[in-house]
Amino acid sequence: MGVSMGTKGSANRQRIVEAADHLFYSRGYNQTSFSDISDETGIPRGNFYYYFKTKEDILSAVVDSRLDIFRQVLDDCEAKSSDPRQRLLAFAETPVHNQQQVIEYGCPIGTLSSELCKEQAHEISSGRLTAVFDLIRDWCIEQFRALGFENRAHDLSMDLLAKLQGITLMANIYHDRKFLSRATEDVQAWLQQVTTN
Amino acid sequence: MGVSMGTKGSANRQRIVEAADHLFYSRGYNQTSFSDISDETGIPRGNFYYYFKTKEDILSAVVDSRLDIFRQVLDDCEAKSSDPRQRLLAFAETPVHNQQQVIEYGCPIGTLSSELCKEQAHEISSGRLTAVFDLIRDWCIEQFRALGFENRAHDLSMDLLAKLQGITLMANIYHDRKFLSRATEDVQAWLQQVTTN
DNA sequence: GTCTATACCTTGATAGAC
DNA sequence: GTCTATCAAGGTATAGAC
Repeated sequence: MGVSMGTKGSANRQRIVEAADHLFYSRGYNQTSFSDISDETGIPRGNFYYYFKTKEDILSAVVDSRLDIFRQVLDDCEAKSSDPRQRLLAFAETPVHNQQQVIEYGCPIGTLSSELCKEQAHEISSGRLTAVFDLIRDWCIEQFRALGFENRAHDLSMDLLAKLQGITLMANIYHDRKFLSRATEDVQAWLQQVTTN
Repeated sequence: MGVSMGTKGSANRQRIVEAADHLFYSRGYNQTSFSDISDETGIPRGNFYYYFKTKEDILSAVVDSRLDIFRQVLDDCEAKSSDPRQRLLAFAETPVHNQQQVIEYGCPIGTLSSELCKEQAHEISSGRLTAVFDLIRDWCIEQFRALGFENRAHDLSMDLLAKLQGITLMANIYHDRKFLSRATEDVQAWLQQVTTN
């Protein structure tokens, strides 16, 4: 790479993050080894330490990657409509939009956060643990505020996230597509109802 | 132990299961080692294999233990009232009743199931994975049926579990006691509303 | 920058003395 | 039944050649 893309832009680094992202999602962070990432990328284990100091540094890069992905998701929701209500309804569709993965592995944010919440050795800053949730929650707060819910915006956002996390978790555990669809419609009906006052 | 309590009733076996239960909850199943259980019980690592063939056998025993615990929880809810509505309202209180642990480690059933849903080597039967959820869901179905909701009993039970899982997960990740309390009241209000028709 | 070899530790599991 | 010693495998991380 003679071209200047900085250390963070290295092609190999990128491939490592992508493989780790996929593996952390499908197997969990703790159950993913350097060998797994090596197998998926073809890059030798020992080589990772040129790009990352520790496994947690890879995790941190994966979180950054997921932040980018969800920023894109939220941008798309904004692009679909100028009406905050429609934007929220569009966002609520995210789990069904990714239903294949959700049924199989759960929510990429929820399951990872839940795993990292457990008491263990890793010293990941609590800020990074909720980073993606914070991003989404703040975006939801913006939408609710634009609808005139100054005081309740925060609570409503937490409620929305809790509802989506709940149906995602149950759909995952029971591998139930129909429940995911039906329950999502209920969440959207709740959104309609709560925002029309 | 000259007294006949059977292999399953051994005092040491009991202590292993109790320690494993606590550790699987606070650290997660995969992040709990035999050494951890040994440290907590004082029983040497190699001794576990007299009571259990594999680590998964310990997991299975822990699931049995949690089944017993939740059977007791449901019995208590039944004992509190003969009105199925009141019983469901009492059950919805469970997370706040154990809020200390819920805030710190999440739901003992939800987090474990979520962890075990991930793709890995362990060959735990999918039946045991949802065993505790099945127990609770079936109990909820009974209550809704008793209230006259023959057709919707299953859906309503899934909805209730999803709501409780969602608020528990968010309360855990954000370590937010107030949210847990407020959102639980909302779930109870929903229960009241949906059962008064 | 890339790769191999390997150090060092912990894991789940076994063997065998008592 | 209880305990110690140990196994083989796999984990993260490091050193150093190219």
